[in-house]
Amino acid sequence: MRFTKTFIPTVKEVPADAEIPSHQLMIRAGLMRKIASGTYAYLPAGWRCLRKIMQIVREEMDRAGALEITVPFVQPLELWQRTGRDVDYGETLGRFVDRHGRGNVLTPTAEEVMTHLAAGEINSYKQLPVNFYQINLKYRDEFRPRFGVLRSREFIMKDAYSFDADEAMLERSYRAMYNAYCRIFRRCGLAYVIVEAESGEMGGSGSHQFTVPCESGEDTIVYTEDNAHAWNIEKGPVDPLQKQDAARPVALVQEVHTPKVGTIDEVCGFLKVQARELVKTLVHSMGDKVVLALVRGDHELNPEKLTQAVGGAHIEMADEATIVKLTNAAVGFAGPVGMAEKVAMILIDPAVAAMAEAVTGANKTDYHLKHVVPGRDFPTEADNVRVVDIRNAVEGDTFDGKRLLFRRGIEVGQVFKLGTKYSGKLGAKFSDAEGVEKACLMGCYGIGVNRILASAIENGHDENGMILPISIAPWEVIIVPAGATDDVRLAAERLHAELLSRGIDVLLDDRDVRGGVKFKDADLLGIPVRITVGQKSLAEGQVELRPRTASESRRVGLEEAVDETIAMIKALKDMLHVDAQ
RNA sequence: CGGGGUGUAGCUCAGUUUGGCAGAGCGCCUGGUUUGGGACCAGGAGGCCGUAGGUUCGAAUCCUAUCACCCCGACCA
Repeated sequence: MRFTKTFIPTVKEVPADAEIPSHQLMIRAGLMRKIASGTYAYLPAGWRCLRKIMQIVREEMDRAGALEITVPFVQPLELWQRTGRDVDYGETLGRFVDRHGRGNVLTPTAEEVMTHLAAGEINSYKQLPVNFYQINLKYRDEFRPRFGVLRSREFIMKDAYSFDADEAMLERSYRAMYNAYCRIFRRCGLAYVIVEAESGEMGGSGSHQFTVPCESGEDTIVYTEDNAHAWNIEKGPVDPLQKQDAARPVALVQEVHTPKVGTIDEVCGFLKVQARELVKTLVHSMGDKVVLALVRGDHELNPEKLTQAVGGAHIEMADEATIVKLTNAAVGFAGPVGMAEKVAMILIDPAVAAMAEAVTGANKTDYHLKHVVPGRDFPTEADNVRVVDIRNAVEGDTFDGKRLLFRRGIEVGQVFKLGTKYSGKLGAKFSDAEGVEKACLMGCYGIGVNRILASAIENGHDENGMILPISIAPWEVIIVPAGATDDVRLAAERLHAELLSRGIDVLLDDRDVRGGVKFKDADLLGIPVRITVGQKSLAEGQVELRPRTASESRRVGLEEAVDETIAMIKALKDMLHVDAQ
């Protein structure tokens, strides 16, 4: 490929609306341009990167026995209503009504359609297992797209759905995907971490996330100090805190006047106490039922753990009217005392149960209670009261006695066991060997194609530009003729032609610009190998070879240049090699 | 959706406080000199100052509304 025949509009200035390195560099290197918030046009170089990633994904999915198909981007709303996910997804689900008045959704994921498809086609255990996948566009109406393609409204996702007859078969399908993902991310050159994840409302029984550690990531990974275990913060367990012994007998509950003091910070300031001495009473709605969640003032509720604690039901923060009706007080003054009879359920975090005494809301506007003792002043155990881990791990927590550490990461893939959540609702059933009809056991497996590129750049760049793994770089080699003589031009042309004929993905920078411009763009584009054809070295029958990661180039004879280049490419590829297994 | 910010040339931004000819750098076009790390000289093109309304002799600048984009927060296969 010739630079003058393709289209790579690089820019010197850092775009004003790009904050993180991958976003800035993808614009600067001419990989893509923004069209609207969270939507991007990919230009030739960027699209080449994505195509290479998709090809790796495709090869490994095929190798694992999954079958590539494609299902509609526009899907009937009715299917989503049947699983209830039109409600669960809420505003994030893009929808439109067509001219016939039919409801449609822009697919953010395809469990419904894939399961619906399987329901019509799969009848017998003899057809199982089967795993369908597709690589195509997804849409989510994100409340806040950001970080370039890390959180965009449109993105390319590989999504796969397995259908199995029993647990053992599902486990095999799951393992096959898990292994395929390891191979895919390794081949893409990503330093990934596998974390145990929460499957939340997906209704699963097992899930792993493939995460690339990096500062710009939106997910938090928790891991033990010995690196033996890692979790998404949504799932990260914590050891229960030790029950605090009261220094002296705790006084009886005392009501204190706290005018207009509704938030944790305000209460701390007003009563001169630490946040850790407070209990937050978070009122939730689960359908038409009210559920209280109690966490310590300095802790954060973990919505995923809460969902698990209520058996996977849809649960959300209650609106103001519900809170006022329940507590007879303004928002900010809810407390657990006397609530057990008034709500469907109270879930108490172990850290709260361990408190010797606490400050809580008084269920009375402008009043709080001091000296509230869990177990004495409100029950910690009853038919509808339970102590259960519902908070995020924080600095200082341990698991299994080991200190927990935290880092941020980008989720590039996730594998779920779904069980029968969708197959049950959408009728994906089969007859087993005994003629008994059963719902298929399902798994689903996603990979964010754009995120692979972005996370590779986040962890692969320097002050000059991107440093891409050779498997996903737009080209493997760039030839830079430095010098305006015919000799230089002809030597570069010859190298270009020879490398092409040897099947190498090569870009010849044939632009009529100064050498400096070409060097800058070659670095910016992150092409792994650069051949410089210069006047002086050429006069000595040599060209220069330099990997993007090296600061110095190496001279090689013109005649050996092609073989040396191919050897360098092979060495770079070998670093990403996975065994044939 | 709440809080904050920004909309002026293709890009990055001055100019807005205190109303008075539309600006700079980069990029682009032409010619020349250059040619190994984003060259130089000369000339040139390019803007309904986000949009709509208002105030005023006069509005990029003041007022009102509206839209877009960015950041922080609440959310998320």
